[in-house]
Amino acid sequence: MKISQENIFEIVRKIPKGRVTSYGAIAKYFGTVRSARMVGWIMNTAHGYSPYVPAHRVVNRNGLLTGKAHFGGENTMKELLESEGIVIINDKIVNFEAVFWNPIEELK
DNA sequence: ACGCTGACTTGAA
DNA sequence: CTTCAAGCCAGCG
Repeated sequence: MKISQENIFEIVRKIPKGRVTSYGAIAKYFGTVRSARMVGWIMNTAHGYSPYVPAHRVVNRNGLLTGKAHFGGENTMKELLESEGIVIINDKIVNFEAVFWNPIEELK
């Protein structure tokens, strides 16, 4: 398995509603945890991609909404997550461990 | 072609 | 406890 736009998009699309994962978890799924930045970078190319890529369900390892600035509005990412039942306080996911979705465990 | 940048993570100091 | 550097590698000027 290799890191690529399509592979990453495919995983992100499999994230269940109301769950989230981290860039590092996806990178680790490909065996290169150090390439987490690539995952984030590829999310940037997810704009206008079809089928839809729920990039808002991918956050950093602390559950912090570091990529919210790339969703256009200030609260766009937050609102998307909240509409799926995820609670966010101060740009951070509450009870992050409970909603965390690990592709390595779920897709093995 | 070269260097810088970044939606990240980890381990060491 | 916080701070820092390194590894990752595709775009862009």
